[in-house]
Amino acid sequence: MFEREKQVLEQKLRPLLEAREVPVPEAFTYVEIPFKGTWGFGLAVFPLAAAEVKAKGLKGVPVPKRAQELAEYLAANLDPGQLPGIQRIEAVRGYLNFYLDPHLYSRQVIDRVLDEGQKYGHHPRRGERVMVEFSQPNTHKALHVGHLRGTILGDVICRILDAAGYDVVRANYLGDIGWHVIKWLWNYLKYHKGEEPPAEDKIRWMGDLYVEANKRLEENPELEAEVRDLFKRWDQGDPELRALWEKTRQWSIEGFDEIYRWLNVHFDRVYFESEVEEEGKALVEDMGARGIAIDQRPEGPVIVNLDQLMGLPEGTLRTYVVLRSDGTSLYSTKDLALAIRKFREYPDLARSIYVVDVRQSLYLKQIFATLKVMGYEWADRLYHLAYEVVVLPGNVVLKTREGEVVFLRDLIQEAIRRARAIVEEKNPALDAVTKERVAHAVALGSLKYTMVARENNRTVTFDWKRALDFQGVAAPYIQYAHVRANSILRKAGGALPEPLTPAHALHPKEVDLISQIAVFPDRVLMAAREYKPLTLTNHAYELARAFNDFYNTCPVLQAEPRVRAFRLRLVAAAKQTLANALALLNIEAPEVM
RNA sequence: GCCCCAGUAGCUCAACAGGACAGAGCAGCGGCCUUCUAAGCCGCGGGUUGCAGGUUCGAGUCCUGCCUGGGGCGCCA
Repeated sequence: MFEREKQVLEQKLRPLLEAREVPVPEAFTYVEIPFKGTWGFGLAVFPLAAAEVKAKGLKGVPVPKRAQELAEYLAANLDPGQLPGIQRIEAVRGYLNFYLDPHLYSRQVIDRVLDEGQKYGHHPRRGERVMVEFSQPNTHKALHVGHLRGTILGDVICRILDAAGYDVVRANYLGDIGWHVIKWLWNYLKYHKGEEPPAEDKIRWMGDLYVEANKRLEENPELEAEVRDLFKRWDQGDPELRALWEKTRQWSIEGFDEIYRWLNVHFDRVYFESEVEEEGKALVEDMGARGIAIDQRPEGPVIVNLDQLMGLPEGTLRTYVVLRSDGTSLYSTKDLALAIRKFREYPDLARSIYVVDVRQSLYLKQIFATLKVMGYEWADRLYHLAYEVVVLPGNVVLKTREGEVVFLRDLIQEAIRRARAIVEEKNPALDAVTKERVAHAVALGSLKYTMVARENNRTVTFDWKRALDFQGVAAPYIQYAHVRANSILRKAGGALPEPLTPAHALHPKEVDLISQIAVFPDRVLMAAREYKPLTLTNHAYELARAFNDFYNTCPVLQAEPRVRAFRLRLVAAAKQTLANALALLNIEAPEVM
C-alpha cells in the first residue's frame, strides 16, 4: 500500500542520507504504525543507523540512539508539503512515521469501496488456473467434524484464490471403493438385505452399518473369509454386486450433497477412486517395465525405492508401496493415476493443491516424488496444503471405524437449534421466516469461523460448549456489526449522499475504521500467498471491532448535515467491506438479527 | 531409532516474509440501554513467549542443543 507515496519519499530521502554519508540501502524497511487513531506508515531507521555505524567504524555508538538522531535529522529536513498525501512527519524511537492526510485518503477509500461494491477486495484476473482438491469423504462411512475442517478450509482457500485473481477448479475425490466398502456391502447383504436408508439421515445410517460391520468382524474373526470372498467377487466384476455398490454409493452421495448444500460448498469436478483404479494398475505395470517400481509379487508388494532413485540419504522418502502383493490396488495406486488425469484434463494448471491433513505429509511427498521420477514435468506444481486434525477433548482422535465421532449433521442441527433460541431471546420481534434465516446464518457462520480461525498446522480441539459459543471472537460478532451498519442506513432512508471530502476533524475512531477498510485488499493477497484464511478471520474481526468502536463513539444520523453525509458513506463502505470479508469466509451477512 | 509439527495470561488462541510497551476472547470483579439493535461498549487484575546458548542495531518469530506433548515411518485411507 502507498507504493507511490513511498517512491516519492525515497527520492527525497537519498540525497539527505548521502549528505550525511549514510550508506543508502537497496530497499527501505517499512512497518505499520502501531498507534491507534492514526493512519500512515513507518520507516525503520535502525538499518540505516546500523549501516552508518559500521561504515564509519563508530565503535561504542549505540544503534538505537543513532537511529533516533538520524530520524530526527530526516524529519527536520523533509518537507511534508513536498510529499503527496503526507500531512505530518514524526521521529519516534528510531522510527520515522509518515502520517497521511485522512481527509484526502478517506474519500478515496470510501469512493472506491462504494464504486467497486462486491468486487472490493478482488484483484485483476491473472490468467492462471489452479486446482484445489478438498473434502475427500469416503462413501459408506459417516461424515464427522473432522471432515468439516478440511471441507471449510478448502472452500475458503478457493474463495481467497479466486479473489486474488486465480481461476480455481474446485475438485472433490470420493473414496468409493476399498476394503471399507466391501465390509459394508458384506454386512448389508448378510444382515440388512433389502433395507433402505431413512430419507432424513442417510449418512448416519450408512455410518452405523459400517461400524456394525467392523464390530461383527471383530467379534467373529472367522467371518473375514466371507469378506475376502466378496472382495474377490468384486474384483471379478460381478454385475449384481456392482449394481448394489452403485446403488448404495448413491445413498452416501445424496447424504453428502445435503451437507454440502447446508455448508454452501460446491465442486466443479468430482473424481471417484473407482474411476482411476484401472488406470492406476496399468500405470504400476508400466513403472515395473521401466524399472521404476520393483515387483515382488506374489511374495511381496510392488514398491518404489525413492531414496535410491533420487539419490537421497536412506530414510528420507523411504519406500513407497504402490500395489498389494495380491495385485489389488492401494490408495497410492489410484492417487498416481488421479494426478495424471488432473493434468490431462487441465494441462494449464499452474498449481494442483491437495488440501489433506498433515498425517499424510510423507505419503504425499512420495506421490509427488514418484511422479517426478516418472518424468512428469508438472510434478513440481503439486502442492500439499496440510492442516492439523480435529480431536475431541483429551486428544481423542475421531474414528469412523468405531463410531467414536461427532456427526456433522448432529453438529449443524444442534448449532441451529441453539441459535434459534438465542434469536428468540435477543430479537423476538422478528417474523418467523427471518428468525429461521438468522439462526442458520449465525449457526453455520460460527461453525465455519471456528474451523478456519486457526493456524492450519495446529489441532482444533472440538468442544460442544465452545463450538456453540456465539460470544466474542466469532462470526456473530462480525455479522452483528454488519447488521448495525445496515440499521443505520435503513433509518437514514433514501439514496446515499454524493461523494464528498470530509470537512470536520476526523475522529480517531473514524480514522481507524477507514484504515481497516483500506487494508482489506492487501489482506486478501496475503491470505492467498500463504494459503492462510486466518489472516482474513483476524482482519474481519478487527474490522468489526473498528466499526463497533466507531458506532459507539460517532453519531451518524444525529450529526450535522455534512458530517452526517460523510459518515453515512463511511457506514456504507464499512458494511460493504464486512460483507465482502464474510463472503470470502463463506459466511452469510444478515441484514437483521 | 529417524523425520515432521506444536509449546505465548488460569483456559482457548493472535501477533501481517525479525521491528515500537507481546494482543484478543473466555472465565473473575465493577460499570453503561429516555440517542443509530446491549449478539455491543468501558474499566480492573493477569506474561522471564518450555529451558539454555547463538546470530542481529533489534528475536515469540531465524540457527544449535535439550525438555514436554502430538503425529508419521513397506502391503490402512
